Amino acid sequence: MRIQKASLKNIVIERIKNYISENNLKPNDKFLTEKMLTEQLKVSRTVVREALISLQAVGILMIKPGGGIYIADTKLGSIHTILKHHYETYGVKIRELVEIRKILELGALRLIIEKQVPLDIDQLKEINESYHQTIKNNEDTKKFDRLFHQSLIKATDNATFFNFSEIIHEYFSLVKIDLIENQEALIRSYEQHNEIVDAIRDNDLVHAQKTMTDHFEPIFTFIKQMEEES
Amino acid sequence: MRIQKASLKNIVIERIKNYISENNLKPNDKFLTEKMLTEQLKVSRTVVREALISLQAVGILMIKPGGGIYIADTKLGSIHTILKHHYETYGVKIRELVEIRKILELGALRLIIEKQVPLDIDQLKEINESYHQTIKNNEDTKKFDRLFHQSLIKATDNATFFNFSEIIHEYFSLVKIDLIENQEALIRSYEQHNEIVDAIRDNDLVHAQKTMTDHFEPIFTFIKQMEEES
DNA sequence: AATGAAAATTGGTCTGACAATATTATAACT
DNA sequence: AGTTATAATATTGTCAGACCAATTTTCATT
Repeated sequence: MRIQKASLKNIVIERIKNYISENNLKPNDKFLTEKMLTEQLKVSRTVVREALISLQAVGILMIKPGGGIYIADTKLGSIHTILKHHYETYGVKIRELVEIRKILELGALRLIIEKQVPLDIDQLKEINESYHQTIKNNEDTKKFDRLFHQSLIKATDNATFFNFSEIIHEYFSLVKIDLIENQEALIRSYEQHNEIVDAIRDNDLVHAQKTMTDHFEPIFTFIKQMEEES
Repeated sequence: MRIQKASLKNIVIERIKNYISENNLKPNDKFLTEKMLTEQLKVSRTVVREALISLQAVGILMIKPGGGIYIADTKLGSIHTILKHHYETYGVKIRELVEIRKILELGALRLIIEKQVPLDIDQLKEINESYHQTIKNNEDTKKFDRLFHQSLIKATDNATFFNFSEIIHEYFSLVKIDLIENQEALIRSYEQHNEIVDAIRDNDLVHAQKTMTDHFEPIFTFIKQMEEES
């Protein structure tokens, strides 16, 4: 592997990143204009623009045509582009993503119980009741199902873990999967949610993880079936 | 939120991504040249270049000065750029990263044992012996420690899991942490590695996970100490 | 056939101009 | 004075052409 000689553009990128760091600029802060940068860095507008565009692409800056340049408030926004491309290029196996999700959710349960984080049991129950409603009304159930699992992860009091999980979830949602979900299976899913919440309330990690494992079982069965067919 | 009118640059970006998809281009494949793109898309070189630079920034293309443009060989590596910036801007708590690492490694052990993946026990032992050597010789121990944990994750037969774990690991390595590592503690670490390998060989998940938990304990103690001081 | 110099190709940087969009200043009106 | 419509200005987007730097290709020489 050859060491890439630093192009002017890359130097400017580094200087801009440092500038942001040193001046402690925060999301939505106004940044310098192209003109100011060309003058201060003494490079052509071309180079400045290319550096700015790179930084916009990775979600560090936000360029408003005619209105200036701002620090982006990226909540993983640009990561989506990368995941999508990665998925389309390498074709990730669903099984791999489900395995990861299971690991994360089992881990979340352990964190919640071991750390004894303050947890709003009622809120979880409430979300699950909404889930129950959509099931009974034959509406789209995904929203509340996801909200329930999101809330569990969020309860771990670990923002990085939450962000990371969201990335995985985002990735997972790229994969089209037609899991047959009859009413019966959904009701069972609802009951498992409740069982998990109860286990958390009782500080019963083993039970919580066992139920979560059961909760994941149908999708693994489905995947195994799919893999056998192909 | 206003819907951003598509700039020429963004249109070109979309068309290039589609082109890659449709022609099923794979990493390291040669892509079109700037000249070809300007002619075929009938836009200025400026626009083409800015689009290409955006796609390079997110790890979709790789531009070789003088040598052409290629499909990038990205293993989610460009996510690292984003996380790094995120870390430098918002600051991440070490505790959060260590918690995630623990979750991932406990999860890896479960995957390995539950799936009964073919596993080269001897190789793991060998790596750990090299680790032992560096400890005894007072050399830098990090390399083989990391290699050991990497090998565990790799053994799960889940490439996506491995890629994401690597991202966390890289993220973690950004954080400077001065864990006091005396010879005694390192030897204990070495022994735990061996114990984990033996537990895997014996399909003893509980023991493996218990040992791994112990393995993480010193760093949690250290972090707690640090948090109390500040 | 192997080598090495010359030519052509390709991406990097510069300059200057005009267009499209957003912001600011000004003028007109109530 | 305050509001609103309009004009002026500032800022980013796109274009064209030129030259530089790195790489690849061509081809004459050995």
